[in-house]
Amino acid sequence: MEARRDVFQAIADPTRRQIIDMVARESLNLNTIAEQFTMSRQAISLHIKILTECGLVTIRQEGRERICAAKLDKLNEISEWVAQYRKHFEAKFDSLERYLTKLQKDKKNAAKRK
Amino acid sequence: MEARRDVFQAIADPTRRQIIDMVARESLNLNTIAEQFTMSRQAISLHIKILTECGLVTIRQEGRERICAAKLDKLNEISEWVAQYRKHFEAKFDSLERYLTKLQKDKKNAAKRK
DNA sequence: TATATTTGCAAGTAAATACTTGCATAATAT
DNA sequence: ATATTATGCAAGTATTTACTTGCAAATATA
Repeated sequence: MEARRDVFQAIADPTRRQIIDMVARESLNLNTIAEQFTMSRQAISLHIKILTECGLVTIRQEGRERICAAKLDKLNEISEWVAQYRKHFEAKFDSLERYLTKLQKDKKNAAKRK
Repeated sequence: MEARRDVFQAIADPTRRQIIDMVARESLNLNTIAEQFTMSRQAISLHIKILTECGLVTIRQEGRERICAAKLDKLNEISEWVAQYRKHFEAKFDSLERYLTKLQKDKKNAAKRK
Protein backbone atom coordinates (compact mmCIF):
# COMPACT_ATOMS: atom_id res chain seq x y z
CA MET A 1 0.00 0.00 0.00
CA GLU A 2 2.50 2.51 -1.22
CA ALA A 3 3.03 4.41 -4.40
CA ARG A 4 1.58 7.39 -6.15
CA ARG A 5 0.52 9.98 -3.68
CA ASP A 6 -0.75 13.07 -5.35
CA VAL A 7 -3.72 15.29 -4.77
CA PHE A 8 -5.61 13.89 -7.73
CA GLN A 9 -5.37 10.46 -6.28
CA ALA A 10 -6.10 11.61 -2.77
CA ILE A 11 -9.44 13.14 -3.66
CA ALA A 12 -10.43 10.19 -5.82
CA ASP A 13 -11.67 8.30 -2.81
CA PRO A 14 -15.13 9.33 -1.55
CA THR A 15 -14.25 8.56 2.06
CA ARG A 16 -11.29 10.89 1.85
CA ARG A 17 -13.44 13.61 0.33
CA GLN A 18 -15.81 13.19 3.24
CA ILE A 19 -12.93 13.49 5.68
CA ILE A 20 -11.76 16.63 3.94
CA ASP A 21 -15.27 17.96 4.24
CA MET A 22 -15.36 17.30 7.96
CA VAL A 23 -12.03 18.82 8.87
CA ALA A 24 -12.58 21.77 6.55
CA ARG A 25 -15.43 22.85 8.79
CA GLU A 26 -13.62 22.21 12.02
CA SER A 27 -10.39 20.60 13.12
CA LEU A 28 -11.07 17.23 14.68
CA ASN A 29 -9.13 14.50 16.35
CA LEU A 30 -8.72 11.19 14.65
CA ASN A 31 -11.22 9.21 16.68
CA THR A 32 -13.96 11.77 16.32
CA ILE A 33 -13.54 11.51 12.59
CA ALA A 34 -13.49 7.72 12.68
CA GLU A 35 -16.67 7.58 14.72
CA GLN A 36 -18.58 9.14 11.85
CA PHE A 37 -17.84 6.16 9.66
CA THR A 38 -18.89 2.56 9.83
CA MET A 39 -15.46 1.35 8.87
CA SER A 40 -12.69 0.75 11.36
CA ARG A 41 -10.60 3.43 13.00
CA GLN A 42 -7.53 1.96 11.31
CA ALA A 43 -9.02 2.42 7.90
CA ILE A 44 -9.77 6.05 8.63
CA SER A 45 -6.35 6.51 10.13
CA LEU A 46 -4.86 5.31 6.88
CA HIS A 47 -7.00 7.63 4.81
CA ILE A 48 -5.89 10.50 6.97
CA LYS A 49 -2.29 9.42 6.58
CA ILE A 50 -2.72 9.61 2.83
CA LEU A 51 -4.28 13.04 3.14
CA THR A 52 -1.39 14.30 5.22
CA GLU A 53 1.16 12.75 2.92
CA CYS A 54 -0.13 14.77 0.02
CA GLY A 55 -0.48 17.86 2.15
CA LEU A 56 -4.24 18.29 2.30
CA VAL A 57 -4.44 17.71 6.03
CA THR A 58 -2.05 18.67 8.81
CA ILE A 59 -1.87 17.04 12.19
CA ARG A 60 -0.83 18.54 15.46
CA GLN A 61 -0.33 16.44 18.53
CA GLU A 62 -2.22 17.67 21.56
CA GLY A 63 -1.63 15.43 24.52
CA ARG A 64 -2.72 12.02 23.42
CA GLU A 65 -4.89 13.39 20.68
CA ARG A 66 -3.97 14.13 17.10
CA ILE A 67 -5.91 17.02 15.76
CA CYS A 68 -6.49 16.98 12.02
CA ALA A 69 -6.88 20.26 10.22
CA ALA A 70 -7.58 21.03 6.60
CA LYS A 71 -4.86 22.68 4.57
CA LEU A 72 -6.33 22.71 1.17
CA ASP A 73 -3.86 24.87 -0.72
CA LYS A 74 -2.94 21.91 -2.82
CA LEU A 75 -6.44 21.82 -4.23
CA ASN A 76 -5.09 24.53 -6.45
CA GLU A 77 -3.35 21.92 -8.48
CA ILE A 78 -6.75 20.51 -9.21
CA SER A 79 -8.49 23.75 -9.99
CA GLU A 80 -5.66 24.87 -12.20
CA TRP A 81 -5.72 21.64 -14.08
CA VAL A 82 -9.46 21.89 -14.56
CA ALA A 83 -9.28 25.57 -15.47
CA GLN A 84 -7.19 24.93 -18.56
CA TYR A 85 -10.16 23.12 -20.07
CA ARG A 86 -12.51 25.92 -19.27
CA LYS A 87 -13.64 26.33 -22.85
CA HIS A 88 -14.85 22.75 -22.85
CA PHE A 89 -17.46 23.45 -20.22
CA GLU A 90 -18.09 27.12 -20.46
CA ALA A 91 -21.71 26.89 -19.40
CA LYS A 92 -21.06 26.80 -15.70
CA PHE A 93 -18.43 29.49 -15.80
CA ASP A 94 -20.95 31.68 -17.48
CA SER A 95 -22.19 33.28 -14.31
CA LEU A 96 -18.72 34.45 -13.37
CA GLU A 97 -17.97 35.62 -16.85
CA ARG A 98 -21.24 37.46 -17.08
CA TYR A 99 -20.37 39.09 -13.79
CA LEU A 100 -16.98 40.19 -15.05
CA THR A 101 -18.45 41.44 -18.29
CA LYS A 102 -21.11 43.35 -16.44
CA LEU A 103 -18.52 44.97 -14.19
CA GLN A 104 -16.51 46.07 -17.20
CA LYS A 105 -19.59 47.37 -18.94
CA ASP A 106 -20.59 49.30 -15.82
CA LYS A 107 -17.10 50.70 -15.67
CA LYS A 108 -17.29 51.78 -19.29
CA ASN A 109 -20.69 53.30 -18.80
CA ALA A 110 -19.51 55.13 -15.73
CA ALA A 111 -16.59 56.45 -17.73
CA LYS A 112 -18.89 57.55 -20.54
CA ARG A 113 -21.20 59.37 -18.18
CA LYS A 114 -18.22 61.11 -16.64
CA MET B 1 -11.94 -4.46 -13.17
CA GLU B 2 -15.30 -2.90 -12.49
CA ALA B 3 -16.68 -0.62 -9.86
CA ARG B 4 -16.69 3.01 -8.98
CA ARG B 5 -16.63 5.10 -12.07
CA ASP B 6 -16.83 8.74 -11.31
CA VAL B 7 -14.99 11.76 -12.60
CA PHE B 8 -12.85 12.07 -9.50
CA GLN B 9 -11.57 8.58 -10.01
CA ALA B 10 -11.20 9.02 -13.74
CA ILE B 11 -8.83 11.94 -13.45
CA ALA B 12 -6.84 10.32 -10.66
CA ASP B 13 -4.75 8.42 -13.17
CA PRO B 14 -1.96 10.41 -14.84
CA THR B 15 -2.25 8.46 -18.07
CA ARG B 16 -5.91 9.33 -18.30
CA ARG B 17 -5.16 12.98 -17.65
CA GLN B 18 -2.67 12.83 -20.49
CA ILE B 19 -5.27 11.29 -22.76
CA ILE B 20 -7.73 14.00 -21.82
CA ASP B 21 -5.07 16.52 -22.65
CA MET B 22 -4.49 15.03 -26.07
CA VAL B 23 -8.10 14.76 -27.15
CA ALA B 24 -8.96 18.16 -25.70
CA ARG B 25 -6.70 19.71 -28.33
CA GLU B 26 -7.89 17.57 -31.17
CA SER B 27 -10.08 14.54 -31.64
CA LEU B 28 -7.99 11.48 -32.31
CA ASN B 29 -8.53 7.85 -33.10
CA LEU B 30 -7.61 5.23 -30.60
CA ASN B 31 -4.42 4.01 -32.22
CA THR B 32 -3.03 7.48 -32.66
CA ILE B 33 -3.50 8.04 -28.96
CA ALA B 34 -1.99 4.69 -28.07
CA GLU B 35 1.08 5.36 -30.20
CA GLN B 36 2.02 8.23 -27.93
CA PHE B 37 2.44 5.89 -25.01
CA THR B 38 4.88 3.12 -24.33
CA MET B 39 2.20 0.90 -22.89
CA SER B 40 0.07 -1.39 -24.98
CA ARG B 41 -2.87 -0.34 -27.11
CA GLN B 42 -5.14 -2.44 -24.94
CA ALA B 43 -4.15 -0.54 -21.84
CA ILE B 44 -4.92 2.75 -23.53
CA SER B 45 -8.15 1.36 -24.89
CA LEU B 46 -9.18 0.52 -21.37
CA HIS B 47 -8.31 3.98 -20.08
CA ILE B 48 -10.39 5.46 -22.84
CA LYS B 49 -13.24 3.15 -21.98
CA ILE B 50 -13.15 4.44 -18.44
CA LEU B 51 -13.11 8.01 -19.69
CA THR B 52 -16.14 7.39 -21.87
CA GLU B 53 -17.96 5.58 -19.11
CA CYS B 54 -17.77 8.60 -16.91
CA GLY B 55 -18.62 10.92 -19.77
CA LEU B 56 -15.36 12.80 -20.24
CA VAL B 57 -14.73 11.41 -23.70
CA THR B 58 -17.12 10.55 -26.49
CA ILE B 59 -16.42 8.19 -29.33
CA ARG B 60 -17.79 8.21 -32.84
CA GLN B 61 -17.18 5.37 -35.22
CA GLU B 62 -15.78 6.42 -38.57
CA GLY B 63 -15.21 3.45 -40.79
CA ARG B 64 -12.86 1.21 -38.90
CA GLU B 65 -11.65 4.02 -36.73
CA ARG B 66 -13.00 5.22 -33.44
CA ILE B 67 -12.55 8.90 -33.00
CA CYS B 68 -12.22 10.06 -29.42
CA ALA B 69 -13.33 13.56 -28.55
CA ALA B 70 -13.20 15.45 -25.27
CA LYS B 71 -16.45 16.30 -23.60
CA LEU B 72 -15.32 17.83 -20.39
CA ASP B 73 -18.57 19.17 -18.98
CA LYS B 74 -18.30 16.75 -16.14
CA LEU B 75 -15.16 18.47 -14.95
CA ASN B 76 -17.61 20.86 -13.43
CA GLU B 77 -18.25 18.37 -10.70
CA ILE B 78 -14.61 18.73 -9.83
CA SER B 79 -14.38 22.47 -9.99
CA GLU B 80 -17.54 22.86 -7.99
CA TRP B 81 -16.28 20.53 -5.36
CA VAL B 82 -13.00 22.40 -5.16
CA ALA B 83 -14.71 25.78 -5.22
CA GLN B 84 -16.51 25.16 -1.97
CA TYR B 85 -13.15 25.17 -0.21
CA ARG B 86 -12.02 28.34 -1.82
CA LYS B 87 -11.45 30.08 1.50
CA HIS B 88 -8.92 27.40 2.37
CA PHE B 89 -6.61 28.34 -0.45
CA GLU B 90 -7.41 31.91 -1.12
CA ALA B 91 -3.83 32.80 -2.05
CA LYS B 92 -4.02 31.56 -5.59
CA PHE B 93 -7.45 33.00 -6.13
CA ASP B 94 -5.95 36.25 -5.05
CA SER B 95 -5.14 37.41 -8.52
CA LEU B 96 -8.74 37.02 -9.58
CA GLU B 97 -10.01 38.60 -6.42
CA ARG B 98 -7.60 41.47 -6.75
CA TYR B 99 -8.82 41.90 -10.27
CA LEU B 100 -12.42 41.98 -9.15
CA THR B 101 -11.63 44.37 -6.34
CA LYS B 102 -9.69 46.61 -8.67
CA LEU B 103 -12.56 46.66 -11.12
CA GLN B 104 -14.96 47.64 -8.39
CA LYS B 105 -12.62 50.30 -7.09
CA ASP B 106 -12.21 51.69 -10.59
CA LYS B 107 -15.94 51.70 -10.93
CA LYS B 108 -16.31 53.59 -7.66
CA ASN B 109 -13.63 56.06 -8.58
CA ALA B 110 -15.20 56.61 -11.93
CA ALA B 111 -18.51 57.22 -10.20
CA LYS B 112 -16.87 59.67 -7.78
CA ARG B 113 -15.23 61.61 -10.57
CA LYS B 114 -18.53 61.80 -12.36
C1' DT C 1 -8.66 -11.25 -53.50
C1' DA C 2 -4.84 -10.92 -50.41
C1' DT C 3 -3.00 -7.85 -47.06
C1' DA C 4 -2.77 -3.83 -43.94
C1' DT C 5 -4.86 -1.44 -40.42
C1' DT C 6 -7.90 -0.44 -36.53
C1' DT C 7 -10.02 -2.19 -33.26
C1' DG C 8 -12.58 -5.52 -29.57
C1' DC C 9 -12.64 -9.41 -26.54
C1' DA C 10 -10.77 -12.75 -23.22
C1' DA C 11 -7.63 -14.59 -20.02
C1' DG C 12 -3.90 -13.90 -17.03
C1' DT C 13 -0.65 -11.29 -13.88
C1' DA C 14 1.45 -8.00 -10.56
C1' DA C 15 0.76 -4.48 -7.77
C1' DA C 16 -1.95 -1.23 -5.24
C1' DT C 17 -6.04 -0.25 -2.61
C1' DA C 18 -9.17 -0.50 0.93
C1' DC C 19 -10.02 -2.75 4.34
C1' DT C 20 -9.84 -6.00 8.84
C1' DT C 21 -8.33 -7.80 13.50
C1' DG C 22 -5.13 -8.03 17.28
C1' DC C 23 -1.77 -6.12 20.17
C1' DA C 24 1.20 -2.37 22.09
C1' DT C 25 1.86 2.29 24.03
C1' DA C 26 1.32 6.76 25.84
C1' DA C 27 -1.60 10.31 28.07
C1' DT C 28 -5.47 11.36 30.89
C1' DA C 29 -9.02 10.57 34.32
C1' DT C 30 -10.66 8.02 38.47
C1' DA D 1 -2.23 2.79 40.82
C1' DT D 2 -5.69 1.44 37.61
C1' DA D 3 -8.80 2.01 34.09
C1' DT D 4 -9.95 4.49 30.04
C1' DT D 5 -9.00 6.86 25.93
C1' DA D 6 -6.54 7.96 21.73
C1' DT D 7 -3.69 6.30 18.98
C1' DG D 8 0.19 3.51 16.16
C1' DC D 9 2.03 -0.58 14.19
C1' DA D 10 1.93 -5.11 11.96
C1' DA D 11 0.11 -8.80 9.51
C1' DG D 12 -3.40 -10.61 6.66
C1' DT D 13 -7.20 -10.57 3.07
C1' DA D 14 -10.37 -9.30 -0.80
C1' DT D 15 -11.03 -6.42 -4.40
C1' DT D 16 -9.62 -3.29 -7.81
C1' DT D 17 -6.29 -1.41 -10.81
C1' DA D 18 -3.22 -1.25 -14.38
C1' DC D 19 -1.35 -3.57 -17.16
C1' DT D 20 0.10 -7.81 -20.70
C1' DT D 21 -0.22 -11.17 -24.62
C1' DG D 22 -2.83 -13.65 -28.04
C1' DC D 23 -6.51 -14.09 -31.17
C1' DA D 24 -10.57 -12.69 -33.86
C1' DA D 25 -13.32 -9.45 -36.74
C1' DA D 26 -14.24 -5.68 -39.58
C1' DT D 27 -12.80 -2.16 -42.79
C1' DA D 28 -9.63 -0.22 -46.13
C1' DT D 29 -6.01 -0.57 -49.44
C1' DA D 30 -2.79 -2.76 -52.96
